[in-house]
Amino acid sequence: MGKEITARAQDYSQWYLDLVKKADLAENSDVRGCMVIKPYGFSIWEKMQQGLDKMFKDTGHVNAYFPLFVPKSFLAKEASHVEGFAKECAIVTHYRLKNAEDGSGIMVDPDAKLEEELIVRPTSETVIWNSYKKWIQSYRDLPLLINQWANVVRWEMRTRLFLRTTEFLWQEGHTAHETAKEAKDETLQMLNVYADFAENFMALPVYKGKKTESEKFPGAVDTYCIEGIMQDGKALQCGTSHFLGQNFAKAFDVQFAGRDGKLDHVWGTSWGVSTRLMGALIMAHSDDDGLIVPPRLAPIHVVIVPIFKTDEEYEQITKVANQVKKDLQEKGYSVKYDNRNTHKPGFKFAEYEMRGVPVRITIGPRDLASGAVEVARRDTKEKASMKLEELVSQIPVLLEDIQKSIYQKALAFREQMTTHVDSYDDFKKVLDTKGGFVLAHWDGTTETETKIKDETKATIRCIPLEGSMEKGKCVVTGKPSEQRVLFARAY
RNA sequence: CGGGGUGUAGCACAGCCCGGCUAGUGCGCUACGUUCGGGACGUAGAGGUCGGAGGUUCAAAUCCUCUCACCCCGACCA
Repeated sequence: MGKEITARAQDYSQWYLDLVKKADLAENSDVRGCMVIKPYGFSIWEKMQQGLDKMFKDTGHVNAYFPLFVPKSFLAKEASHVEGFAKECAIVTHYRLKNAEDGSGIMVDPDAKLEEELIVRPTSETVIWNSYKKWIQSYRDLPLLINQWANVVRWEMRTRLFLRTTEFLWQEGHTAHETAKEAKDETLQMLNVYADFAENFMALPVYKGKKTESEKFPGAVDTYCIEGIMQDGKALQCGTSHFLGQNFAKAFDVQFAGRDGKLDHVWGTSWGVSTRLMGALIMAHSDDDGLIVPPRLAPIHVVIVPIFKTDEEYEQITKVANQVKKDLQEKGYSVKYDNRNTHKPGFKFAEYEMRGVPVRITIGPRDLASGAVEVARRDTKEKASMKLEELVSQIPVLLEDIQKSIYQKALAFREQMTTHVDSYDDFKKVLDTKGGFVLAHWDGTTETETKIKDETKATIRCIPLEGSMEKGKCVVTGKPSEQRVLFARAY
């Protein structure tokens, strides 16, 4: 009672909000535009961090931490960068409060005005390149491969939990290299890391591609991205990787002595994913009963629910449950035995389904008698009977199967929702009736891109790096096109 | 920044137009009992300066003025 969520078919965005709340992932804070990530939601984010962090380390990166505050003068050094972020910066102007003279509370002390205002970082390129200037003198100092886990602030007008909040959590990698090629390779390497993560951990197939001139990161030479599709047919950018050229090196005068003894500016990259991935995870897989979490990101892999009436039954069941729990934990799985006596089994079933726990084991008197238990999988809601002695060997197999099956379902959906079109009429028709990704030819101009965006609300999500590269004619102007590009209405 | 809306118990809301006894309902919460293989039920409780300030009135959640806050819809963004 009172736990149901709005059906997807009825109101997708309400479904999303209900789910975030009922699955206990996050809630709106009284601080405008900011969210409170609740323990269960945060534990999923931690699993994401762990997976990504290992992949960063495995590719030679190290973690560090740079300041939250960016002096205004830093931000101003790279022209297109400052222009891109100027409209959404939070600014610290004072450093002290005092009691109001009329007794009405506290006020900003006008005498404590900062000499130079500090910007709360919307991203850290400038602060980091300011350090790199001091750290890099020679080609021997390169490459510099650093990542940081941090919060950033972008003063958005409209926010949605996880998808767009004023403050969000992310990681940002910032690297410096000796040659353009090395930096470009790094950019693509990290793009591939993100794509692997999305597919193997999040079970979310993504398209990899390059952003158009108008969609790229302010300050970058090239921006690459991974794009996923949500169940309502809208696209979501899930990660970006930028080739910065020498833009920040020049802005911050970061030069190194090369092997030939000559000075040159270093080549940079930056790349990031954020708590927006939580939004992607939710919208890609979940259903009207709640969250569906792929096992590799699930904070709890298996929940055991006891069913009992008497104390004797409870004791017998608990003995078995604790053994199962111990055995599975020894194999590296996270298991919860929910022995609360304050909630009924049916309530617990619904609760763990809402939270997307991949596997539920139910143990009751009947099971003790038969030596088998009921095992239910969250993704398909199928139930099966499994012999007690087989649990330890079969649960891992089941979890692996769930991981794959969630991915396969998402992949099939994406394939079904990716449409090739060859005329502007079809383009509009597909967007209005079916949605999803549209692969169409485009003449490569910003004018055409803008026209399409104004008329259809669809944007070029990316110029795909893979897939058929056949030439054709722009669906709007008929001018020649080198390859199809990926359009969609997006979050 | 434009347009629309809402502030009443922890949450969701009714009451307001047409002022009048002790401000209600559902969920949640507490206690006890019966329940327990798909979101239990009964009984008894706790919980409110009706967003704030001022005004009209014998009397204001309700009418008037001001103010604050938040939410939703449009142009920008991970």
